[in-house]
Amino acid sequence: MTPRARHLPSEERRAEAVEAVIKLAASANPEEITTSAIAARMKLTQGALFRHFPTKDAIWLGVMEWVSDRLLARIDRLAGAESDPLAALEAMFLGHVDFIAEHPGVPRMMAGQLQNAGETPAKRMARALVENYGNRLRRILAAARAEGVLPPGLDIDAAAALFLGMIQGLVMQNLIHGDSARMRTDALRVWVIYRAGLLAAVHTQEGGA
Amino acid sequence: MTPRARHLPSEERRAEAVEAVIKLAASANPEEITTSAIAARMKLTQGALFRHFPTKDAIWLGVMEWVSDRLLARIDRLAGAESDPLAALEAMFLGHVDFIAEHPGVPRMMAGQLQNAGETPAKRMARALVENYGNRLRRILAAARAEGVLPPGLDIDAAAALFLGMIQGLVMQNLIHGDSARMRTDALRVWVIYRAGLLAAVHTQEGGA
DNA sequence: GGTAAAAGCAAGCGATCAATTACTATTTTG
DNA sequence: CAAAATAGTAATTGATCGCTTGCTTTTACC
Repeated sequence: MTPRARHLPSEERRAEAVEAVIKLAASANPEEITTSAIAARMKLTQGALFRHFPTKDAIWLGVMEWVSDRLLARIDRLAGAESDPLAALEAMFLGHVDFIAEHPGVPRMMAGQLQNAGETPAKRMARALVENYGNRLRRILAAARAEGVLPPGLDIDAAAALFLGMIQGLVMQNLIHGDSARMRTDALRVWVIYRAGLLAAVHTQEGGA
Repeated sequence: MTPRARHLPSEERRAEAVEAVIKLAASANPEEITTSAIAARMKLTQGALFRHFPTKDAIWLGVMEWVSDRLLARIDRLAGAESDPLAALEAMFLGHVDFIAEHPGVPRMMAGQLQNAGETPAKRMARALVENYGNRLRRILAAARAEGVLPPGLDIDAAAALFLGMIQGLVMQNLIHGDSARMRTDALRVWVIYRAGLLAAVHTQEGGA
């Protein structure tokens, strides 16, 4: 009568655990995701988790790797499909927003990792993701400026920071309204202003105080 | 020989506790701020804290009230001192950035409260702060549009969302670089782009699908 | 100046969590 | 097919946390 649960190889269980964390983070504070909760969602006992991960932070590291791989792959694919750098930037932006809409827990997890006190591997991975993302942004922005699509005096670093902030703002709105569907239309509306800012930016460089 | 610590009235202790939390949050994950840590910073025993607060969330509520009062008062003062609505907006923005630079733990605490699962009083207060802040933003933006300082078709809600995102982005940059002094110069650079976006925004409203 | 209220300490309770242990069940493999 | 390796369970450990309790010290007040 007992269902006699199958034993799965460790690698599959690790993937399951990562997926479980992503799903759990969609509706719970990441700090409150316990090993028991992860195990329960995998239909395992809590102790069994530690057959596949040496420590809880190793699970978080796996999660951050998952996020990094998927997000960077997606934005690279979307940006690569556009020839116009501004269109590439917009595709990156909307792709990122979609990614967050599909996995609402991701920004929460990222923030949670980044503000952890110690220097855990998972935190390093999160920081690396932000840096890689920023590098891609700056590369495209610089290309657009070089092509003359964006004004020559455009402050690339500030533009990249604002790009990331735009996403952060949408996440916060989403956190308050809880309406995930609304995020995409909001994204388009915010993009209009951001785009105009890039194109019209007056360059402090030359007109300083 | 014993220093014979003075007994302070409850009200002062409550203020001390709030201050202790703000200070602690500057260098620690808010979730890790235990009642023991708060008490230690006040040079009290952990149990004594509960003479002044019925529960830990009451402490958080006090902290969120502190933040709400101080932040709103500051931006109201700064915005009120300007006659030009765009200058008022910039003053609000820089004032907010300064506030965060003075109290680096504040955004972390806000985010932490907002993503808490339950419906605690402290969470309600945090949400109310964001709403009040947004209302002020939209009011000034609408006034600027009415005065003709900003284009008539400007998307007020999107502009307000981007304003908040701009701050979130700076916070995230600060979280990664850890350089609090740099935040203000970054803020000015980002503001240039945002301002240009407001002034130049093409209005989707009329050109819609 | 004596007394009650307020504020403090020290200790500990119950709950929770990550990680371990001892043992059993299932796969893999020579 | 037997034996080793792998994956699982159930129970437990040690640490930590929010909060309470019993008792002492300080402050406020008539």
